Amino acid sequence: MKSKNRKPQKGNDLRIEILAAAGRIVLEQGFAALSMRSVAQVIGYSPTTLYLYFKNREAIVAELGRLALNQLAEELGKVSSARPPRERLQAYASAYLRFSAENADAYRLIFMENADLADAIFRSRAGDDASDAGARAFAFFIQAFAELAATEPAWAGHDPKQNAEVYWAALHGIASLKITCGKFLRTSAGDLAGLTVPALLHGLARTG
Amino acid sequence: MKSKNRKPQKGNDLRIEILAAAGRIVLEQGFAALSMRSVAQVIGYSPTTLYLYFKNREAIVAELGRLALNQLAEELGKVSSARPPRERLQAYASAYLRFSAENADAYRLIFMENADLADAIFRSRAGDDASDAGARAFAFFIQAFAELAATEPAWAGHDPKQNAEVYWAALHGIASLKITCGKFLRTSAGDLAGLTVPALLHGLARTG
DNA sequence: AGTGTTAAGTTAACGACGTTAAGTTCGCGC
DNA sequence: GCGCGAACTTAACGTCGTTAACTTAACACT
Repeated sequence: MKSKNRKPQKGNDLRIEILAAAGRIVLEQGFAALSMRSVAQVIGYSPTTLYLYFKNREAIVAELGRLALNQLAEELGKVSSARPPRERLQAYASAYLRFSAENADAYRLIFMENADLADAIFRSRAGDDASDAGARAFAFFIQAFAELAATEPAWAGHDPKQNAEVYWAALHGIASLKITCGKFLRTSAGDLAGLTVPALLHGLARTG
Repeated sequence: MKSKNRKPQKGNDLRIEILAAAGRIVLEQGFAALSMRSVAQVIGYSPTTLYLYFKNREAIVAELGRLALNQLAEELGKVSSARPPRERLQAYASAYLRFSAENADAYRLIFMENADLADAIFRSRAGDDASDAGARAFAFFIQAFAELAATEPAWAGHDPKQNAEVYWAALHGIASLKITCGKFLRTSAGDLAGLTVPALLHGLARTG
């Protein structure tokens, strides 16, 4: 039997099944193909069933964004914090750009859609233990600049948080421009980062 | 009489009227409100009339993008090319970020939507005299870096086009991050540019 | 055993969207 | 006066997100 009678199963895994199906659709067919109806069809339920587990479409999208943001934070976390801060910021850049290239749809979703969605993604979910992935990811950058300020005299007076924002904006520029306007960039993301990051680190130190 | 009988007028200005209405809708109510039906209602025609002047919705959006890109190129052109290149690159940054902040919807449309749209926008329209605004705008950056390479020994071996891409990516990072994640940035766009641009100019020269 | 109650999903529908096909009306050349 | 083509409309199709109302199954309690 195909067991089409798997009716009552809330609290179990239907919510996760929805997210998995949504993620697979985005991965395989892009964001335009992600509709309530398409997800419902994949998991074999009625479209309205999704509303029992998510408030609306945007809630699903936001949850997908949170998962992806967690993944980004995890990737950044793999960089050994024992390495010297300069080297670490280079490694963060590589990891960041690799993530944005391999998960372009997810990256776009998190950082390039409307501000409300970014808000919903960054705002951690209620009972989530792996919450606040945005702050967690950004903290890596801040920490590196803080170490720089603590150990190198040229960085003494600097605000690590501000430097981290400058650094993040530069990385995001490369990542997002490659996604939307990659056709018009002769230089690869890796080369752009290889030019930008050392230049920033050198130039910011001097600026005082 | 209200003159509801202004029927035949193709070739005249209905195309422009459509673009004007579309632009006003985007400006006043954002991009989500821009639909064939809403534009049609504003200009007092049937929705299907729009298809006599534009292939589809995306063609209207692309044309809006081209107009905005022209405006950006014009803003950059206002910066006096007599000023020394360093100073000019600072001025370009200010103009670029001012444009992106004041025309956030348009900026998003040009540089932050899907690659196909960016393609359609950058690809100049057939008989348009003010075409290729993208290349025109980017040429300002290249020119400044070329002058830098020609006059300052530290910049001698550099590829102006590559430097321009690095510079553009950095600016775009600040502009786009402010639009989508502005809430999470403590530093203003102006301050970010004030830190990034000098640091880049100083750091890139050293890198050789 | 019978009877509520509630959880889990469904069907049907609404209004909005982009878009197409078929029709209409107008003005001009002959 | 007639045809013709340009300019525009009406009607419709299929899609979308979302809501309201309905069904069905499982369990608690007397």
